[in-house]
Amino acid sequence: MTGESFYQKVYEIVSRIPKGKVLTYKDVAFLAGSLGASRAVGTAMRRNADRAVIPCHRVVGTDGRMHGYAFGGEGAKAEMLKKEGIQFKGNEVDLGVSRWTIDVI
DNA sequence: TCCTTGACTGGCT
DNA sequence: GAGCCAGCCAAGG
Repeated sequence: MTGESFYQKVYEIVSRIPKGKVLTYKDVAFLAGSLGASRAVGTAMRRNADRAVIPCHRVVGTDGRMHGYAFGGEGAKAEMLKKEGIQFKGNEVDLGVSRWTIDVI
């Protein structure tokens, strides 16, 4: 796509995350072309108007924490991840098992 | 055009 | 080991 914004790149990347896998805000920022823009990724997720297409709940912090979720809170986010088969370590996502390894982006 | 906001991260105490 | 502070990036008003 030409002239796509940072947000558009973020949405495209997040929409490719397979069920049962997660990415970190840092990873998404890097893949979107701006390592360090993790906060901007969070902003993009919060402003995401179509969570049916953009699985924003599959994006977590580097330590596996939720940090937030605009559609029901962190608890709802965790529940959705658990239903998808994401492995948890206490209240945090076990990135060692459920972190998505990008093959083709 | 500038300032503020935000679902972050890394380092320090 | 946990909590606090400062820095970085992009978008909106």
